[in-house]
Amino acid sequence: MNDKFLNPYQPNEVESRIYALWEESGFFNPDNLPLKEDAKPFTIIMPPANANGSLHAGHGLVMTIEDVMTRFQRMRGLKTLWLPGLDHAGFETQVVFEKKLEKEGRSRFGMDPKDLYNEILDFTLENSKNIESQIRSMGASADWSRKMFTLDPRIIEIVYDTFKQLSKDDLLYRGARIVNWCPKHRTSFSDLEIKDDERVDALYYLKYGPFVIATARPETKFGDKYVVMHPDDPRYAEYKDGQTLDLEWINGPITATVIKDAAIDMAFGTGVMTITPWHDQTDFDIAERHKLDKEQIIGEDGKLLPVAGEFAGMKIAEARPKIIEKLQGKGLVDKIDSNYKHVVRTCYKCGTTIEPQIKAQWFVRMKPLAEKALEMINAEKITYIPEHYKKITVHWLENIIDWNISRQIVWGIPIPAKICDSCDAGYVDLEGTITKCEKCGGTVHKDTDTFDTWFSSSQWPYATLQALGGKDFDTFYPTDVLETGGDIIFFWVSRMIMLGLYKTGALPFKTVYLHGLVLDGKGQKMSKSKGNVINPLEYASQFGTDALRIALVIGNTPGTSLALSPDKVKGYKNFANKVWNITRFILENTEGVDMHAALNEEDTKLLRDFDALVTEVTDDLEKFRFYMAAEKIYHYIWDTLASVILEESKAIFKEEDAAKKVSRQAALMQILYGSLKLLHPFMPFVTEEIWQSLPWEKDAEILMVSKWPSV
RNA sequence: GGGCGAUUAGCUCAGUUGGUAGAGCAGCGCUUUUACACAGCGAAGGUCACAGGUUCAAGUCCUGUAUCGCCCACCA
Repeated sequence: MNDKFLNPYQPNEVESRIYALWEESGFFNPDNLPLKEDAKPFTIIMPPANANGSLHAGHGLVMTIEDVMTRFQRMRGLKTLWLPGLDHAGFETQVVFEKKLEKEGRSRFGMDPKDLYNEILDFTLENSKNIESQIRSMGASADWSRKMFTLDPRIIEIVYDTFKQLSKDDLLYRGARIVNWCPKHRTSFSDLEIKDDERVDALYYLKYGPFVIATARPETKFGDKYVVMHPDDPRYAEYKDGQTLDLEWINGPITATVIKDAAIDMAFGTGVMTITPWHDQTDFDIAERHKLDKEQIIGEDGKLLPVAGEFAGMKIAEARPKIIEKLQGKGLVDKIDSNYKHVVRTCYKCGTTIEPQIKAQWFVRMKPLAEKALEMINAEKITYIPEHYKKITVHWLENIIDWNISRQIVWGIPIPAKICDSCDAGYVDLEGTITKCEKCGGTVHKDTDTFDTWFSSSQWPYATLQALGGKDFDTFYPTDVLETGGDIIFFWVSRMIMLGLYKTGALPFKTVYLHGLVLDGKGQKMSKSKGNVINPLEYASQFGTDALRIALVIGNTPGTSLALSPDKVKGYKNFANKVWNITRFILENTEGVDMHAALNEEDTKLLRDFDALVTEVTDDLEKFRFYMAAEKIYHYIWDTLASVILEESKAIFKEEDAAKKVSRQAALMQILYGSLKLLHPFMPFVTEEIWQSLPWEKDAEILMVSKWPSV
């Protein structure tokens, strides 16, 4: 027996050596697997990890679950590809980089965009080594030879092609619409990237001619020249649509026009409001309906424009009290309700209040895409685990709105389009051949915006496989499982379905498996401010990667969150050691024995029990019940193999009955042999290390590519 | 306002088509018996949120209530 079994299992000593063994074997790459020509493929595309980030607990879960599926299917003889990817993570990375610039006393505003891009690229590529090695350390059996980066020129080419095709199919338009603008980051966001923040502010009741209007935002009111009320409001029946009134306003006399619109809530405030179409969605809609003028009041930097007169150049927070002061001086403040509860939309990254602005942006018409997706989902062509995500998705798809894919950041894929200098019309221009505006004949410039990161990542399953060339797309697409966090069901999963269908005619994956959040040991959400963020790699180095992996799987049902405590991981460290010592006992007691020796009735029954376990575990794994599969193996090994079979065996080995002894020895060998296989997807390191030390006849040199037990 | 989920042992959670409650961890008692003290053995611990209903039988199905959480939409 190998002397190393005399000591407890030491994961730190084993893991990097074993990972190198796997990697050198080449078997992460499906092309190297010893398979028949017609072997069925199994494909998982790894959600591209932020190239700039560090492995967090959520990644730990992704890497574990996807690796469990990958290892299981590989052992079953499928042509198994787990394709790893790194994400440039557009806005996310740029924010990190901006903080770095800030520390250096620099700012991205004023930098040459090309220089900035290149600096961020270097920064990202440098940092990407970190996340990649962390993914490896989790034991991920991904095919690194096929690793893809979201800014790979081959990917960009495919993304451009989609952009062009959308334009051709009339699914793309450029429109001046209200966008969610963050004055700090100076970019727009999709509605999904906005956080609601409940606040208590003052609601100001201002005298506007004969009316009193209520507003929480007096600073937007400079240009308000339309006063709107509900057509059926009896209080204002005397005022007619289109009627004009002269009145005194913040910076002097103005002429206001009465507008009647049913969007007004008669019960709110006084039932009258003035509108600011440039900075509010509802107001914008009213202005569009009645073809009203729109005027910008607040600049992209969040400061008031010259229309504000003496307040021009001030930030909102600074201007608001001064404006109220002035209005009070003019006797235009009716009353102030200082206890007004409302929801303010903020930037999910910096918390800055979103300042809606009208900007010309590229939009994708989502309805036609969503309809196709709904057809497929309703026809059960795609399986959601857990099932209720299907409902959530259907609901979202049925109420979908157009998708703004323009972002005013440099770190991303540049939008291949020309914009008219005079009328702001846009033209898709992949070849760079457009030199003047078709509408007005004006000169054009290259669009300086980039794509929303999700626009490219929503094409990831087919884009990666197409970009790799050769037979990869034909072999591995559609993929089998898409596994990710439930929090990006709209951002990513649903859009992948729509774009995948659009571009390839096929669903990009057959099953969507959504895991929940990983919480701390007390079941609380991890956050930097609470200081309860778990670094999974610390647990891995303390208790072993295998222990961390199985701790992430057991007790983790899809879609529900998982509390991860050090005690739990520690418990599975003990389990790894248990397996280690079971091996020691069996090796000590079976030297020179043929594991295929004939079994007596009693031992045959032991093997039949084991077969029953194989059947159940295989079934659970096929049905994505990883937590059950892992728990069953755990209990079998500890409570049956160790506590019952091994204990009985001690007595048998002391007896004189040689035949009985040999039968039991062979049975133990077979059970251990099979148990290592069953446990391998969950705890790959310790099982492989043991496999490598077994002096027996094996069906493969490397456990990772040995055959999954069959009954 | 709309939607979705959760509520089971001190903690974290299982419980797959309804058949008199399970695990891990923590805690308690005992045992250093030659695979393992990263262990073994033993005991303890729950009116399965609450109220109704269906059923021979309900943690499991139905209705309602409460509490917690998440998502979407939104009124100046």
